[in-house]
Amino acid sequence: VDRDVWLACAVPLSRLPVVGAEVYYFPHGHAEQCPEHLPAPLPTPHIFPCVVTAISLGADDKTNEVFAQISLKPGPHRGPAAPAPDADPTNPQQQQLSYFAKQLTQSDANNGGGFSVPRYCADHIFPKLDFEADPPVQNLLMRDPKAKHWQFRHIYRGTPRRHLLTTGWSKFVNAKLLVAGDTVVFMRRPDGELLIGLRRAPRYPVVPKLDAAQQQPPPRN
Amino acid sequence: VDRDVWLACAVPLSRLPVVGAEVYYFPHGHAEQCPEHLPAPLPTPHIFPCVVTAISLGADDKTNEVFAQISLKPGPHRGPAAPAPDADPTNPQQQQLSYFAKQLTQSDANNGGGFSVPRYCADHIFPKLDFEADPPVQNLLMRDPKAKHWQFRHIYRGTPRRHLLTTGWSKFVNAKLLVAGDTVVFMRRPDGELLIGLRRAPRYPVVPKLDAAQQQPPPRN
DNA sequence: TTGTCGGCCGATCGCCGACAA
DNA sequence: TTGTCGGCGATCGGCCGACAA
Repeated sequence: VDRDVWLACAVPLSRLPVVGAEVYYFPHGHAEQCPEHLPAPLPTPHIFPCVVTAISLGADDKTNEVFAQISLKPGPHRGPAAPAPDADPTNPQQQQLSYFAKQLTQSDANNGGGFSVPRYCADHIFPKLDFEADPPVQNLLMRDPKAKHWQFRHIYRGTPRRHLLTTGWSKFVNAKLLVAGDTVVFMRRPDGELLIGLRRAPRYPVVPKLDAAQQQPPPRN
Repeated sequence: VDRDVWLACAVPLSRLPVVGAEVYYFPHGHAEQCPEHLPAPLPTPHIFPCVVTAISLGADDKTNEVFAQISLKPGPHRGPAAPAPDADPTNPQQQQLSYFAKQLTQSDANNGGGFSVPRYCADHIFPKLDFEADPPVQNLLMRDPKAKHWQFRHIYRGTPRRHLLTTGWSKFVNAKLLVAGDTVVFMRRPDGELLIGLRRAPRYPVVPKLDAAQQQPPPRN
């Protein structure tokens, strides 16, 4: 996966260290992301100084959720004299990728198969619509991190007028198993190519399924 | 998987050797069943004398297709004096399981979600319908080799009258990924419990997918 | 006896503007 | 500006008898 695409899809707080960086391994944070990987009673002390030995960026084959595999070698740090990896301006291309992220509402994920496009995204990421047409409409072709292509109908309609993705959207939602709370990321490359990525919302620990007889009916609103 | 259920679901030509039996390993036959397991140029000679060291019967977790894992030890046979394993009458219970197998037609697999029940199967495997009712109808509950239960609506209707499985059938077809040519096996235990199994039709070698632009439109009839 | 077909009805999907937050 | 809703038309799934092989 391209580094700039990966960064756009990763949660905003994510920062990638560089190989050789001196970091602290923090088991509690690891367990929060991957509860199934670690035993429940976490060891003490709770942080371990480590050196990053390798990084590989990837995306899940089925869901396209991006992840980073960061290899660590435990060992004492050489001290604060080491260069600060975050200050390293190694990635000028990152500036070139403009993107917009939106957390899916209930309506985006469940209802009628449409997606409300925020104005900023339509104006700054998507190609301009022909507003002479009635209604203004175009088809958008986007590539996901695994190079699979998705087509969406982008229309500007309704009273008051708003941008929507209609045909093609629900297919994407179902294929990626998206739910309200997940986030989609629309990206535009300098050459105009559109990309689509996603950030999976944190999933709560899986609870064992109840028998049908024990299940509560869904709350009525 | 129970031996009798396995035998009912296996293709009629299948016979299971017993441990210790002296058999011939025939690479060409192995390649026909599992084309991906063996290298293309098959070795000569084409048969190898072996002794069966272990047998385990199983069913695929997703599709329920039954298979047998037969461990072989290459080595010369001790000669024709060894007992003929097929003559060994070790399985009186097998007589107790009555079953009926039907290869799926196009209509069974594709159309309107129904299944034409051959008369023999309705008469000898399924519970008797109440022909006083109009129409005669009942729900059948069946267990597959992985102990999952499936319910089917069994109705006797149409002109001329015939037995059909309707509601529940297409769910089964989709879940098991059945296509025309596959075979379903209905079984009745002595205690009356109904079982359902399947035999997957031989699949032809997978050809690489063509690009959309190269694909032929489906033939019109 | 049973495989295939067209009819048809109900459920679901998904596009739409209305309206309010 | 945009989230949610009800309406509603199109599509699809699937039950039906007709008919012929």
